[in-house]
Amino acid sequence: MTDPIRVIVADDHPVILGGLVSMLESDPGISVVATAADGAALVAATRQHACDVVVTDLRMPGTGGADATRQIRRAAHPPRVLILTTYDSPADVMQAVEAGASGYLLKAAQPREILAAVRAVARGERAMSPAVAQRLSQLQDSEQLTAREVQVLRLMRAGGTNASIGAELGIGAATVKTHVQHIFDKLGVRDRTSAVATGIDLGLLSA
Amino acid sequence: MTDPIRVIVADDHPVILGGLVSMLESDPGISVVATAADGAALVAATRQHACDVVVTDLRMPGTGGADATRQIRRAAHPPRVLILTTYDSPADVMQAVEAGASGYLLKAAQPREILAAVRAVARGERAMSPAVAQRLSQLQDSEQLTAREVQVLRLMRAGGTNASIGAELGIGAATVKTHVQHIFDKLGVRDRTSAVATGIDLGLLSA
DNA sequence: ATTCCCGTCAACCGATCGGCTGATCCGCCG
DNA sequence: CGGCGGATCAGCCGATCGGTTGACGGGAAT
Repeated sequence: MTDPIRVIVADDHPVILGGLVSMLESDPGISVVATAADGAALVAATRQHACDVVVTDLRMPGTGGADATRQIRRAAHPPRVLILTTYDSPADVMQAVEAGASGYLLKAAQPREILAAVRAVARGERAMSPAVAQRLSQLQDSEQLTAREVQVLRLMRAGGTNASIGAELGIGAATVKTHVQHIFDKLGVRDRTSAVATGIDLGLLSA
Repeated sequence: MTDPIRVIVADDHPVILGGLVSMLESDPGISVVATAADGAALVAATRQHACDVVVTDLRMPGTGGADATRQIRRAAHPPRVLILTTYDSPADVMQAVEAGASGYLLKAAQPREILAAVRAVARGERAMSPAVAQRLSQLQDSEQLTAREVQVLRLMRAGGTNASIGAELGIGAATVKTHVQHIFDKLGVRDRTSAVATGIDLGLLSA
């Protein structure tokens, strides 16, 4: 029998944090060494407590899970990070993976799936639920929008015309039209209304 | 000291269900008599166990929390229902209140808020977090859409033109234009793109 | 150094939208 | 019975969109 896996847990919902801790503690091979209610507290906790795995929510007040992951992974011997969240919008998943997360699970997962994932990432493996992987592929199919295009898409959601969007961004209406066309191509739609709808669906606009 | 408040808890996420139960049980004035993982099991549980308060999520596989609430409230001496969910879309809240819920809290709430709410609804009072009440007023401001208008809004989200929407619904394009105008008036927007965006925001399209 | 992508702008044209006014029919409620 | 709201349809007009093609400059990559 080896030493237990040392885990730090972060979630801004006290109820969920409590449920997670007691669930993890019920496994004799896992030991929760600290908890946090937001990203900043999580980063601080990883500096004060040696641990193998961090289990964290993504959407938290102040510093989010993605930023926290980035900071944690910069350490000398960083722990693995397992994202455990409610949402599976492709943009969220992408952000987490780019930040250096080793796994991405949904809170709908069964306890034994979560425990298995914690052990897997502790071993250095990756853990991603099939549903999440599928959502991620959606985003990869529709190649990513550039920062400028996301800006335009945001203003489209607000109901701006090409001219008013141009005024807002300090560029010409013709340029906005070009961006809009590129957005259509990348999202596979033919009009601004469904562009905004799919943008929201992919999580490009909610964050 | 009176008898403890008998509570039945329902949530499809095992982690959250566990956290809720242990949190509620930590209060000596509250006793959890049963749990359920979906609406159907919840309704069955209320028939097998006498209880004062039901604490339930809204979005669950199969029978959702709103339908379950409706069925529970039809009983002779129905328990009060406290909705505890992640989402605060006005349409969700409205649905729950119409179904007969006595309270609506967000999972982000602090444990003592939740405990206070359980005690409040057990006494017959209503419990609604300020944030939720505010969101609800949003929906009341923008008067409700008719069933037909919601149909049209759904097809607008898919990117349909007035003509194609008319073909889909078996009505003329002119009629669709009228519906669209009414939707604009009710939602306070001037174009279909922001109509769809606010429709999604109000939860009129996600359900 | 050349290529590729991004962002910028231009002109043209048909299709569609958004705003307006007004009309008919039906069911419900008082 | 009369009124009210929902659903249906019509025509008109300017504004805007969506599609297309082409162009220029800058930065990053190879």
